[in-house]
Formats: sequence, structure tokens, C-alpha cells
Amino acid sequence: MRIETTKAVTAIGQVLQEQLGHGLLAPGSKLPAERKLSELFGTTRITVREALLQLEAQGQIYREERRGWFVSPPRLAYNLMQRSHFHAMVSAQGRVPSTEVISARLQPASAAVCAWLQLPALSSVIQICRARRIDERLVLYVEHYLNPQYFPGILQFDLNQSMTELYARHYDLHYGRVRFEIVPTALSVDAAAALRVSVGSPGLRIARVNYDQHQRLIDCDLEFWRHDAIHVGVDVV
Amino acid sequence: MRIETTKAVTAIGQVLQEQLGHGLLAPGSKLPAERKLSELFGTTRITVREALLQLEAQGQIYREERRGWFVSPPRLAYNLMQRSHFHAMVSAQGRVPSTEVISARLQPASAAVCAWLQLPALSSVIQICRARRIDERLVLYVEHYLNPQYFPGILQFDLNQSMTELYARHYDLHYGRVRFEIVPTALSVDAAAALRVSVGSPGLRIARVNYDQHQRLIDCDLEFWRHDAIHVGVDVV
DNA sequence: AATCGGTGCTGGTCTAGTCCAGATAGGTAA
DNA sequence: TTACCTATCTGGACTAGACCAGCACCGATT
Repeated sequence: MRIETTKAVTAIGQVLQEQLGHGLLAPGSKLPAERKLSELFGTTRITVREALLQLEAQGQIYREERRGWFVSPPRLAYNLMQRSHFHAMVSAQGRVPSTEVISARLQPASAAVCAWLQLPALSSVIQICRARRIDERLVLYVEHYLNPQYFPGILQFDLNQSMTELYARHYDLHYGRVRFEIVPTALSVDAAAALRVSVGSPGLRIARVNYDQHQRLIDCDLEFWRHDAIHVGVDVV
Repeated sequence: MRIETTKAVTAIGQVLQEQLGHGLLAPGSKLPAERKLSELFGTTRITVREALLQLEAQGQIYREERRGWFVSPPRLAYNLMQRSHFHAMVSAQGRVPSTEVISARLQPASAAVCAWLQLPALSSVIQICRARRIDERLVLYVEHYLNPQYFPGILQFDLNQSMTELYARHYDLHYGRVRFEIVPTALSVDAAAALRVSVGSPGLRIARVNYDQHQRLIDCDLEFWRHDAIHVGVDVV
């Protein structure tokens, strides 16, 4: 650990990091208020805030709007090659998943979605927006876009469950080829609202385009992850 | 586009974004100085700075230390399945790559590197640190760690070229299986220095563990990308 | 022609506050 | 017990400055 720094913000970061490293601040626990910290370190709130933002960028802490700063839990391992769904993946790592549906409706597709699903302009698609939690913490906002021709009546089902299982059970559709596109960027306005984080927070956008067992393009997902919630693994053989 | 916002920082962001979107600010061009912008928008430098940091988080602009803010060029498409090397990949996308060696030496491995390379504690490894550019812009800092038993005398070669080609030509080693691990995080101190960005800037860390054609674990790379410089694609069949 | 030294400009860092709105918890009234 | 209300605490957003260090450019010296 470097100590010779003179900058206040890195110094504050190091002290907090040191406490984090030694487990004195457990995952999920709350940090003292910004005003308390500025008093503690003998500096202004703006400077403390800058240090906190850096730790946030590193994924060590996160905030909940107007509630405070918290220590980040370990990242979820997201392996793109094991085609597992959220619920199974989270459970397998000894953690507790949950899902809530935000909206589900048939609507005109945006240009980007038309391109992904290879549909003509102004096509209608089924959009399903969901927020997902690990151990009660909101970590993922997903927009699913389904080609309606393959999923008649799907809006009547319980959409809190896994889509993968729903597809298999009621439509006999199974994922085949998948294309992922991963972009580090800020969370979209919708994603930030759903995850209850301030707009402009860093995030990881993962777009998936899914084919079924017959090589038909059936749906695509747009996932917005809290940037500190996952690490992505890929095995290429 | 939403306009009904009242917050100054999002308002500033929107104005700049609008100019960006219409190509009035071309990729690579310089934004007015922070003080100029604060005057222009009738606010303080801190507020302007916050807006700029949000655009940076979105990957639309970037800064060079004490030189100013610039419009981000398009992202490089990094496809993990096409095992192409940096030089070929960048050239194929009509852009100009370059590489400079920062350091290259035999040294004791860190605990993390020992684990990746499956070497006993306190093993020596060859570390090669390089910085890479696309169209003159520094975008990638890489630390290579080679198992020295497979690469006798490699430090005498010109390390500005592609390692992939060097392996093939002089050691008859070709990459086989590869494992990637992608983590959105802040740039490390070394990476930030090499890329000449301020410490704590957001980045994408991609760790690769490489096997050769005989399934032997030969080396690993630790890549730190500017977060706005790439988007990662993966095709899973 | 090449080098050196200013000098102004740029972002980097920091101070010392203010006002606002959402979240929380405790107490009071129905 | 339940519902509501209010005081307090939290981060969010912002003002109006300050000083410093690195960068770029230009002119003077070698």
C-alpha cells in the first residue's frame, strides 16, 4: 500500500479501503454520513464525496439515494458460456435472487430493437421490463424484447419467473446460439430509476440476441447491471 | 430528448450531447475550457465539471490531463471469439494501431499471477508492460506475464510487435484455449499513469489466461482499457 | 537551427458554506 | 393497534471563490 501520497482524496480512499480490506466494514454495512466523514478527516464534504466516488468507481462501495453509502457485496460470477439463467446462477453461488416485473406490454419497436430482431420498421414487439435483486439488493434492470409471432398470449403468464423456463414449458423453445455485446457505460435513465441509483452512475450494458433450437431469432435482452455487481467470465475453446 | 429537467448538470449534459449527436463536435475535437463553459452556461466550474464527468461516464467525452476535454472516437469492436491480436483487429476496422513497451523484465510473481499461471509461490515470471494506441490515442495498458520456461531469451526480441506473432515465429507456440474475465472497475494506478488519465478513471479490466496448442498454460495478460474505447462481442454457439 | 526560459492557459484539488428533497423514526391522535 | 404527522438525518445540487502543477506556445539566446 502506498502511503506517501499528499492528496486528501486518495488518503481518505486509502483509509477506508484499509478498513474494508480487514473486514472491519462488512459487505452491506453502512458507512458514516458524509458530514461525519468530513469532520473525521478534517476536510470538506466535497472532498470526502470525491473520495467516495472513486471508491464507487472501483466497485468497493455503492450508494442508495438519500440513504447512505454501503460496502459492496462480492461480485456475481456471470459465465457467458454456461447458459444458465439469473435465478439458477445466483442460487448456485449461495445467494438469494428475486425478480419484480416493472412493465409488460405490446408496443412499437424502437429502431435499435428492429435491427436486433431483424424486423421491418414500425413492427410491434412485446416489451417486458424487470428489476432483479441479489440478497435484496437491486443489481440488474432488464428489458426483454420478444418477437410476438413466437409467443402468443405470453403476457398472461406470471412474468416474475425465469423466461428461459417459461419458454421451455409453454412454447417448447430453447435457447441455441446467443450473441452478447458488452459495453461499459453509464446507466440509462430508466435503468437508474429502476435500480434506484442516481442517473449517470457507471454500469455495464449487456445486450443479448437469442436464437432458438431451430436457429430462429426469437428475442433479445438489454441488461443494465450495476457495474460493481458482476464479473463476466468467458471460456473460449 | 427530455428537456423538462431543472437540474443544471443534466441540462448542460443535454446541450453538449445534442451538439455531439449532430456532429457539430467531431470525434477527437476539443471542448471549450471548463471556465469558458461555466461562463457560457452561467454556472460554476464545479457544476460544469460534474456534467462533464457524467458524459465521461457515458463514454461520450474523455480528458487528457491538464490538456482538456475531447470528444470520444467510436468504440473498437473487440470480439473474443475471433482470436485476433490488437494490431490486426484495429487495422481491420480501418484505424491505426501502435504499441510502446514500458518495461520488460524477469521478476518475482505476485500472488495473483502465481494463481493464474498455476505456479508455486515466489516463482519468477517475465513481465512485459505495454501501452497501445488507436489513431494516436492511448486506449490500452497491458501487463503480460509469461511462464519463463516456455520463452527463453524472449526479452532480446523487439517487443513492440504482436506477442502472438512472436510466439508463433520464434517458439512455435499458438494460442489454444483462452479464459477471459471481464470486470468493470477503476483503472489501476499504473494503468492510469501509462494512459495518462487521472487515477480513478473508469475502465474495463480484461484478464486473459492463455493455453497453447498442447493445452499448456503459457501466459496471461492483464488488460486495462479506457472504458469508452471498446465494446466487447461474444458469439456463443 | 536548436535549445532554453518565460508566461498564460488548462485541468486538478480544495475550502466553506447554502438550500432542497427524500428517507426514517418517534410520537400523537383516532 | 393503526394511521398519520413531524422533526431530524441523509445525500443531491449548487455557489463563489482559491492555489497549484503540468502543458503549449512564443520569443530570446546559443
